[in-house]
Amino acid sequence: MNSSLFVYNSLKSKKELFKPILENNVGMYICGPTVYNYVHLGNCRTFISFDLIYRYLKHLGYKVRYVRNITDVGHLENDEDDGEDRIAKKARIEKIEPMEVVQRYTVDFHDKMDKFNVLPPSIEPTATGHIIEQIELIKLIINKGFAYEVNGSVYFDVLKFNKENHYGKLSGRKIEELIHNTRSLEGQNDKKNSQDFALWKKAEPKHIMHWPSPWGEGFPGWHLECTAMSRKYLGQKFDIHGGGMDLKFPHHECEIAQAESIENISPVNYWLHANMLTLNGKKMAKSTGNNILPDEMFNGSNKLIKKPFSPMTVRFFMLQAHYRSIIDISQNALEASEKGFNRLTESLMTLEKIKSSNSTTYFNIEAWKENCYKAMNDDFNSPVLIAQLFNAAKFINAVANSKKEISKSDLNCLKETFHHFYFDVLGLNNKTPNNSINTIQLKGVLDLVLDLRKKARNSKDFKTSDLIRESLLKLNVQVNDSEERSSFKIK
RNA sequence: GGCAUCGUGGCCGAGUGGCUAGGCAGAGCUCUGCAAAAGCUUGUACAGCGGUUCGAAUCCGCUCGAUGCCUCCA
Repeated sequence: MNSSLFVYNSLKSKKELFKPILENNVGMYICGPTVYNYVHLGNCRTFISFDLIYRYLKHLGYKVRYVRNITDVGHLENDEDDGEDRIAKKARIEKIEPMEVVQRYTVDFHDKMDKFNVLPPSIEPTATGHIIEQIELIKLIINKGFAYEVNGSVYFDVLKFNKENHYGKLSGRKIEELIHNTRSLEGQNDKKNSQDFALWKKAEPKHIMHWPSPWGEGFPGWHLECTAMSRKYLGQKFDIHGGGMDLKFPHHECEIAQAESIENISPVNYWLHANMLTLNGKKMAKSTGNNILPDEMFNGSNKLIKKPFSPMTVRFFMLQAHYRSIIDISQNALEASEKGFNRLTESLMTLEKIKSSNSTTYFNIEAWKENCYKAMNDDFNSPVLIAQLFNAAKFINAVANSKKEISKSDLNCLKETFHHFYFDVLGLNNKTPNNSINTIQLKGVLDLVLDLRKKARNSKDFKTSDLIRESLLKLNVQVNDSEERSSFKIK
């Protein structure tokens, strides 16, 4: 499919035609999680958003190198000198090794990504695995004169950088305003200016994680790892850099400054930012406690929801909003999505059963297919794509009810396109677990019960037939009566 | 306080100068012993006030409100 994909570039604040540096190849870097705690639903939304983008780029035929890091060191509680590394803090509190913290929450992260059917990235580098690269980068920046060493730590000189470059171009900030508006600091740190950020931090005696460097024992700064790893795997300049909206400033701004201080090349062509998931109208964040964990969603153990929701329902719910919009999670919204998702999935199964005719009536398959691509080509507009799938579902049902007809070639096209978008692009699937009951036996028993119910109905013993029906419903088995015979569906 | 984004029907959520978004709920219908399930049909809208325009939910201005960032956050 010859498509013109438009993406919203945060750097330019507008949609732009997507043109990769190397034809048919895409280099994409997404800021991954800091593994100091269980991944919450808000984190998941970001990775589901970029999963959609990754999947669609692949669907269009691009060879994508997707790099998503794991931050396992360097992420401080705050930017002051007494700021403690998040991983080290957790390790201290739980009296375990920092790498045990990292391992536990990395495993959790991967498990959740798998449950949400998020594809693994091509490369998933860790910050601790790239200490040497980060030290080399700091040396380069010092040599260029944009970083200075104080007391075993190295800081990036933002004011100096800003003399010939624009620090703030991504987030739309002006350095003068930053200076005036930065909240007052106690001034007990080593920085020349409060806007400066750490490239390397001296390890205090209490700090568990540290590595040797030309400036003494320490650990790398958070902003630096992404620059080091993106350069290593994608080069000085690559196509897409993404992350959560909240990383725009200062994290991504600092990344730009680091890269540009080295060779004055804008490191990224397209900056993409996924918006927040809110809970009770507020941003979900580990630090404030306003969050909900995926597992609480799946087993309904959080008091904010009345019933469990499957990972695919939650994924579908998220994809029904555009990735650049804020979405607020709520019981009502999830229930609506769940029902809609089930209906869409039903129509997918109906699609497998319908028979073709000589011609197609009242539905232009080619135009529909084009609309699906049009939606996704417009900055990955998954809600509009889903609306298109619902339009197709309506048509599929009409064909199944013999109200409309479809030609053989159109049926093939409809099936292929529907499958591509449902499974490959939206990444929906329906792996319903089989609760360890032998389904063949279960089906046999249920068929027998329905047989007995039919006998009761034939002899007008509705008391018995209704009892069977209601008892089965209590077990989440839905009896569907039709003219020919009754069938069942496990809810 | 500064910067930014946003305010769409009962709920969620697209769109963005004239052309049905879609989902859920509600209502009606089909089917049925009665239901359920399923399918079909369907109403209600663009925060407020001005302005630009033949025409604005869409552009501009102001007001009000919400959120995000400015300190770590996906």
